[in-house]
Amino acid sequence: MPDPKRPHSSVASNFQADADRLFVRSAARAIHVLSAFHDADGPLSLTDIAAKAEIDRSAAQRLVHTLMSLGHIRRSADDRGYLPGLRLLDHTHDTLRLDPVVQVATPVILEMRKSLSERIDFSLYDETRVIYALRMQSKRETFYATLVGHSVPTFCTAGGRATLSALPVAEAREIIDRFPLHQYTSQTNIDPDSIMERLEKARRDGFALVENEFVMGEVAVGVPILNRQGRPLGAIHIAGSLSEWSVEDFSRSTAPIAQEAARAINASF
Amino acid sequence: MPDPKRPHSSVASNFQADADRLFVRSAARAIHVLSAFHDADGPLSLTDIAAKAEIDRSAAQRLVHTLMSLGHIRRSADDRGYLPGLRLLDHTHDTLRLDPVVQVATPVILEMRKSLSERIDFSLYDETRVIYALRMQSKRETFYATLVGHSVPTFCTAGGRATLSALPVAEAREIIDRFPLHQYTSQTNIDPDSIMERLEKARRDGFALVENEFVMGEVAVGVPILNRQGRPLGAIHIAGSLSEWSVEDFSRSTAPIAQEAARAINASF
DNA sequence: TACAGCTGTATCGCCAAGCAATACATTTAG
DNA sequence: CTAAATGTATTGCTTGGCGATACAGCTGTA
Repeated sequence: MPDPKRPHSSVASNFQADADRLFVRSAARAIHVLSAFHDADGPLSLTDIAAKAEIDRSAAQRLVHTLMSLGHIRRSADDRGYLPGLRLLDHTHDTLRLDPVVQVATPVILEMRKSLSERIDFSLYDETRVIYALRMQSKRETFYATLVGHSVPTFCTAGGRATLSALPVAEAREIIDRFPLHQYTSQTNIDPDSIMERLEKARRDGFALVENEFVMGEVAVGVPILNRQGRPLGAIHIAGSLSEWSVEDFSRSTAPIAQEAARAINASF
Repeated sequence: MPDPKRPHSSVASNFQADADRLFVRSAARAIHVLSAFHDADGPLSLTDIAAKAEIDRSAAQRLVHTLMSLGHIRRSADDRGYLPGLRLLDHTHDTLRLDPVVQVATPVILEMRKSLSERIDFSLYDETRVIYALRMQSKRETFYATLVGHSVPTFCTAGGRATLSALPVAEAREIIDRFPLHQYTSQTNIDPDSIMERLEKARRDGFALVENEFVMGEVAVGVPILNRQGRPLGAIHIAGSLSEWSVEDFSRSTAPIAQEAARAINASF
């Protein structure tokens, strides 16, 4: 019986189909609290967290209290608001070191560095995006180009296109249609049909080539990592500056190296 | 009234002082489930997770179910056991990008790379350990030397000693006494008094120098990052191979660069 | 081929853990 | 000086989480 005295009970019960007897709401809420920082650009107050996690201030208080006692949230240095806690980085380490693809990709990528001075990244496939797992910087990079965990859209990046090109056409199309095709630069290709053509080309070439579509002035080559069934697990990508390279020179001198590395990794899956 | 029918209720109620009315047990248990992977060396079964998180199989089932639906746990590729999920890397990204020290350290470290070809790391201070947050590889590295989130003891590493040297003596001593001083190599210094002397030297020199104590054949220089109150927030460290460098040459050519970088960062706090 | 011991999955009734509401002392913003 | 934030603390109600238990599907082994 719905109780009119409880104004919140009518409202969405924090995601998840109601009749999931195994779903632990408090656990999910704790994660939502941590995820509140996904669209933050600085410390969050309890009220901010409550709003972003879609819970009331009481719940936020309890959850933040709990997470803080576990080191997964901390107070900001100036004692205004909360920030993600350092213990979260322990999970990072687990995620990376236990990932079979990262395990075999690491030494291969490390080896690549010897023959290449451009930025080399390895990222993991997550449908509409790829997530940076290993990063090897070149000389000048930006802040975000150095952080692990950064994710970028599949539809307009070299690593993303590489993974999409390994999917059945229908599936790639579904992902492109699902994701909001934001115009990141003036040259971002946001036409689904045209993107599909680029995927077809990438499939033929064995690598994806993207210029100016996500970051202006950047050219990148991406090669997918596949399991035995041919499904994409991640991608190796190499990024260079258009002020130093012509597109042709860049792809000619980097694509074969990336492809060879990918072959070495694919052999394990 | 204690109920003898509930065998688990007598036992430690999943950490945390009982009379903490704000503590949300299910939330903490969810975190414990994720932390179960800290001492795993491969996929874990439900039973494994239950054991490591110190909960029963039912709780593990529910929590894993919940975390899996949120992408924080996934099935392993061969469908045997569970692994940390990719969504955890989103929290990594938040932790790093929202950390004020990482924000200002990143460009400085990037800049350092131009004048140095050795491995440069930036790590965050967490009392008995420092956690790698930014990593710039040199040529040959090992698997663990490339992963973000990896943590190493403060007592026997360059970054760790650097941070300890910035603490009041009593506090540094307390941390050293608290942490189990494991003999990582034949040359690891596990004598508290002797370590304290090394800290004193690091304080005078303005940098910590460690050779062969954590990884054989490695020499490293560490410099602390401090806030306005002089408390350590993290450290910059540079590691080199003893097969290429004498200890003196290494410290002479790297320490000043690290110190200058640290000064640039410290100015912001 | 049966069996023992694993997996992961599913169900259920009980009750205390988690809940929302509320109050409040401080600090910040206007 | 007020108004609206901040974080903190308490309480009584009730539903969400709990542990126990059962089971189907593998895997290896005797």
